[in-house]
Amino acid sequence: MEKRITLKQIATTFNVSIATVSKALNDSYEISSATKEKIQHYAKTHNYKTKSSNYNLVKKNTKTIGVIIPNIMNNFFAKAFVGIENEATENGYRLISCISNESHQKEVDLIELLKNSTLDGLIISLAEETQRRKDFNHIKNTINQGIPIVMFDRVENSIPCDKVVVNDIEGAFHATNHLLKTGCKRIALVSIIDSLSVGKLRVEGYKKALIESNIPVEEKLIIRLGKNEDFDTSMKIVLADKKIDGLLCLEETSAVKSLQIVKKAGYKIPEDMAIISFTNGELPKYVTPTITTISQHGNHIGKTAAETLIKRLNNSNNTPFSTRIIKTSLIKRDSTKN
Amino acid sequence: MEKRITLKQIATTFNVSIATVSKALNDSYEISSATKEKIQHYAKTHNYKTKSSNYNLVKKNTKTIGVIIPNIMNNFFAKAFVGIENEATENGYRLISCISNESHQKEVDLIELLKNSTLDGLIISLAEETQRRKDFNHIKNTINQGIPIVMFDRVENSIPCDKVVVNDIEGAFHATNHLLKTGCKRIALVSIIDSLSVGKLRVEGYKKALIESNIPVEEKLIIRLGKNEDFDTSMKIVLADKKIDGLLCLEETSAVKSLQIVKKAGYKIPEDMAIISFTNGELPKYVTPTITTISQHGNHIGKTAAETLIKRLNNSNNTPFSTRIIKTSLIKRDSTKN
DNA sequence: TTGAAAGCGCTAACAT
DNA sequence: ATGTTAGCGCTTTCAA
Repeated sequence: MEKRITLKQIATTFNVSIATVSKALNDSYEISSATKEKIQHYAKTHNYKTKSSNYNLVKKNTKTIGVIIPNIMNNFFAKAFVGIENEATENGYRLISCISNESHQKEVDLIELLKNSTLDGLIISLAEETQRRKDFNHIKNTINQGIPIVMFDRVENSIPCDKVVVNDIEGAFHATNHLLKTGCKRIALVSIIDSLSVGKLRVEGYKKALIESNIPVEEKLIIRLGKNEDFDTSMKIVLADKKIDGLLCLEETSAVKSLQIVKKAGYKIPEDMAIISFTNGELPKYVTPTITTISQHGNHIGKTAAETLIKRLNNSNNTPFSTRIIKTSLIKRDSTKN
Repeated sequence: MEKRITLKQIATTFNVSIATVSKALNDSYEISSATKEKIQHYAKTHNYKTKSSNYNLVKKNTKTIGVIIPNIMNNFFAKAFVGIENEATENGYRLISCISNESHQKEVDLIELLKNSTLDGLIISLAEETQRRKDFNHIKNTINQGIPIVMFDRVENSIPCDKVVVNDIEGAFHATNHLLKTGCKRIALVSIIDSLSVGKLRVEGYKKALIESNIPVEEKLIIRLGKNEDFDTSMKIVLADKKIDGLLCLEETSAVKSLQIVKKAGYKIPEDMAIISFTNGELPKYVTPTITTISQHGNHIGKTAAETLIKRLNNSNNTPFSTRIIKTSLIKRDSTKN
């Protein structure tokens, strides 16, 4: 088992031309089956592998998809990544995966790096900072350079490309309605992701549900916290309003933290305080009490994103851009009443 | 912002040869600074990027590292991945990352795929199935083909390559001792990873601690569970032994599950039953009570693995293979006595 | 200081 | 059925 062998070496071995070997290995009709057989057999036993990087030169597609994800420690993105990975591998695509770590600059650099290697397409969920700064030049440039992009979850609508999202408005709407239906009178919303598109949409859904039930929206019940604010203190201030009996948390970290604070404050859950959270990860399943969550089906989103990209790569025809919307579902657990 | 431009196009623009452009962009001493300047400026404004895939052809290194991880939903591997990602990006390396999903076949396929693209080196943690079947031909072949490999966490000692591991024996040893010191008399071990190298080592550490304290090792207290066995039932059978007052869980999933079962059975934690678990992820921090864990410093392991590989890639000299051992630390929480 | 030309490994159009 | 050749984008020797 030595260094990789080349067409040239095989050609020399059999005293034929490189072209013959190339054709033989590609099972061309032009080559006699005798020749094909011996060459293919030789190639196999000598573990010949075509160097896919050369594909770029002559053919155009590299069977490589770039993936940029904001944060792999986030359960939703981890699931989405697994979905992308499965779908890509199944279709013979290789992934170059990177983590933007929520940083705009890193995202810009990564895209440069990725374009530098040659990829057929890109799957991305935007960094928090990118959505906050609304600076999408790196994305637009990439599209202008003819690299198809699929954005998922954290998307920017003004950019012309395929998108896969969850119906965040509807998810929050349903969750809020569920709280109302099960007896909550005064529901607060906890968001540490208000800079994100999905954060804003979820707030919309919350408001929509209240309005439809003729409950006035009170801005002070919408708790928007930045990274640097003290979560515990802020929550305690909010909970001074003893009438609050429901909490809609926009992701799981703030949900489990809120749960702890609420428990410590002596509330009974779900009787005194009901909680629903976005992100159906592991945490909500194992805390006490278990938390009712809105599942965004990360795996399925990832799969769909990869599917969409691969479809576009295969039909090089210019089908119009699509936005696939994945339905959320409510996973009922012990933090809400029946 | 159009399609990527080539050396050829720049050459045509300035009526010089491709070679001149190439040299100018590489800051060659052969080119006049005037020429260099205008070409470099033009390249910059037109966003010229060298196609790294061509690097393979002429130069040998591609600045690409392959990463194969068994399961990204596992907190430890997610952390390790982040560590690898940071270190690689910092050093200008690109990652091609794949998930073996604990499958031997997938691991074999991925390695093929990776070798097919051209990479400088590979970082891998072995799939469960690979360790169970002890089939390492794909790894050995890769090494024989001259691709440096760094294995981390789940390593195979018989393979000659760099390795980064945690001191699993010592980690389990310390944890067991901590349980003993805080009053536990009869400690059971819960492993759902007995097919893994790390699982076996942790059992060793547990036994070592017992022996040093003159406590007989009882095999029936070592609970080895496969994927298909019913965890709850098995645990309940074990807990029929009412004298058990300590639990050493070899990873966090079984720890939180055990915790729930123990709580339901009416034990007081940590008074009636103390628990320590490997894997310092999010779960142990948020369950009730919080679980004392052994941190394997995933991030640092990943960083070290990448560091080790990059160092080897840079010094093409054949330094002997190293095994870096990262120390574990005990994070004390509420599931153990003081 | 610049350029011509070979070549990296491969494919594809065009001979033979 | 097989070979010749050009060329993908780039680097690198060698020549001018």
